[in-house]
Amino acid sequence: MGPIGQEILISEKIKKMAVTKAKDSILEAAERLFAQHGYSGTSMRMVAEEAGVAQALIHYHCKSKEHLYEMIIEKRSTMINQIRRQELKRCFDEAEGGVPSLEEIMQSFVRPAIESGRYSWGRDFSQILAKLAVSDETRSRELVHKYYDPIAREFIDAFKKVLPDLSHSEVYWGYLITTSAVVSSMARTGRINRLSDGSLDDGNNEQMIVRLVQYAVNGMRGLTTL
Amino acid sequence: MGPIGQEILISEKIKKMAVTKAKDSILEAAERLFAQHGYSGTSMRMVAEEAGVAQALIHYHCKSKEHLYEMIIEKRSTMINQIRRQELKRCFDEAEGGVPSLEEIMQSFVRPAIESGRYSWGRDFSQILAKLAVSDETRSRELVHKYYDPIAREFIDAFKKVLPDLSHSEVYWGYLITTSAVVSSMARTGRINRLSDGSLDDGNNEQMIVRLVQYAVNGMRGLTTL
DNA sequence: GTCTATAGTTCGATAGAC
DNA sequence: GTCTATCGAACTATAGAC
Repeated sequence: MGPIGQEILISEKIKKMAVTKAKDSILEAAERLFAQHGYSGTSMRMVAEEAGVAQALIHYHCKSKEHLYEMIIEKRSTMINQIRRQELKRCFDEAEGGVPSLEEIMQSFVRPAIESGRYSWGRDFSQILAKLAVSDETRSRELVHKYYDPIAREFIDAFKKVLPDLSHSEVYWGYLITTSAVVSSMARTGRINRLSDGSLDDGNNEQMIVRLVQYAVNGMRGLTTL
Repeated sequence: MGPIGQEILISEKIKKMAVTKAKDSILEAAERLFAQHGYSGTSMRMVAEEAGVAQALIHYHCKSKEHLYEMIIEKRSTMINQIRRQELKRCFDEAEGGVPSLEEIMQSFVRPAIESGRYSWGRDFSQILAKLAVSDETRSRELVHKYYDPIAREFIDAFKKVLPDLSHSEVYWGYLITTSAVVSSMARTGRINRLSDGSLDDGNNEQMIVRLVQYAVNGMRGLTTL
């Protein structure tokens, strides 16, 4: 293969890199902006400017504003829930036929979400998710249903197994209150920093995980009517 | 006083009623729309149409979109936090120099918020508040600081008194996780209805209060490092 | 206090050149 | 795959009649 062939191969590699780079920078820019200003508060113009591309390019790569939003939800929820799923499986595998502890399961649920805060995309997505979770518009509900109800059912089943004393109702309420606490805490609005006069920091992932797990484990156990 | 005088008095009463009615219907319409579509997703045109008034009238009564939003936050936060304050005081009064139970204090915090869901304004405002609480835009933080940090400090002080074994850090994290759970649950997105195949209902205020209080009391107690 | 009319922006989306 | 240019609609806010 001569130098011309190499030229073509290299230029195609560069071309593909550029493609990926444009689409990725759009997704990253949109993630930052949706996090800060919400869905309605973010315009395609803002995304285009932040990504450093023409407005029309967003429509080419991402079809519409709504689809761009869903692409982000799909990408990140898949990443985090896949790890949750692995960790959950590991809990049960290591129990070798027995039952893992509630704390282990809670760790599988909480840690992957909070630890994503080590990356800026994780902090951004946390705020997108927090806003999504409390919205009851039809489209928001559909996204939660599509991307979060499956993992919810898996953890609800796990909680039922390790908390056999809890009633049907108690397990569901327990799960819902737990997610509410976790997702809302993930938003990191700096309120604990302000209230504690700077002595605490909601950017401290490890502390947040420890507190959330401890609180949630005891909160769920406490739901028993016994 | 003759009939003319009476005429004037009556027409002034009607005038004042009309004034109040227009402003109130604007506030009520805005509350419904902000709840459903969020701040950015709601336009002054939508509010005008929902309230049945001209667009310009909103600016006359409420100055700007931002100020209209704050008027709602101020009105409702004052209503609910006043009741919380009374209930908290009652707990300590009834303890007669002693210390009330953690459950009593938690009831003072949770019940006024959840019970507002008996009214449609309460359900609407819950969703406004849930969105506000997870937003970290400067203006949202300012509103939370102005209307919710004072009551937060009062409850944090109360929690410190009834949970003397908890460290500084544990009390703050406990309060923050509790508010996160309560505010996010209040949003009532119908998710528990969906996940439980309709056997549970997040519109059931009494059940939500019982579960939240039970979960939060045990969650906070569980934070002790002992 | 309430209206109509509209100024001045900004929006999402697309057409068409390259 | 990326751009410029632009359409048509929707936005916040105000001016001015009544």
